[in-house]
Amino acid sequence: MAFWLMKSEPDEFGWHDLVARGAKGEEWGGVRNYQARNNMRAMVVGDLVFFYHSRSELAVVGVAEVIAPAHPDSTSDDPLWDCVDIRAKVALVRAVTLAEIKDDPRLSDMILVKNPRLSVQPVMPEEWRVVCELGGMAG
DNA sequence: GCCAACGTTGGC
DNA sequence: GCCAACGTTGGC
Repeated sequence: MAFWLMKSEPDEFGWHDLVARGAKGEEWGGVRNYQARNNMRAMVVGDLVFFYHSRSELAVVGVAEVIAPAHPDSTSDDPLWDCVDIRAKVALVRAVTLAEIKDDPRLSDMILVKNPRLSVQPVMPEEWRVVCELGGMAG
């Protein structure tokens, strides 16, 4: 099983929106970036995803789960774009802010820090563990 | 709201 | 195939 991080602007589609979708989850359509798409193509059902709020909140707020492997993005006619479906799994006990992540030397290699513009990115197992720990989770 | 950084596009 | 110009993203 692999770990990932996906971003969303909470004003557009936030954690509570994903929670509201329940077990049916949400098709993560609309991504038009090759790296992000390739990351989604590499996902398998059961992979875990940090859900990150960008721009207005800047924090990892919850853990989501991949519930459907990459398939054609229904928001595009172009076969170039695929996406996965995810559902909310559990909210972090406390949100882990970008500032905290930047402050923690164990997380200095996170793509979130190095390339903040990539909207779907892999997370190393050790990084996953540390962020869970900061978020009050067993990990 | 600003602007730096990044990815994409298109002219050459 | 290079690179300047452009649009978008996202931290501040």
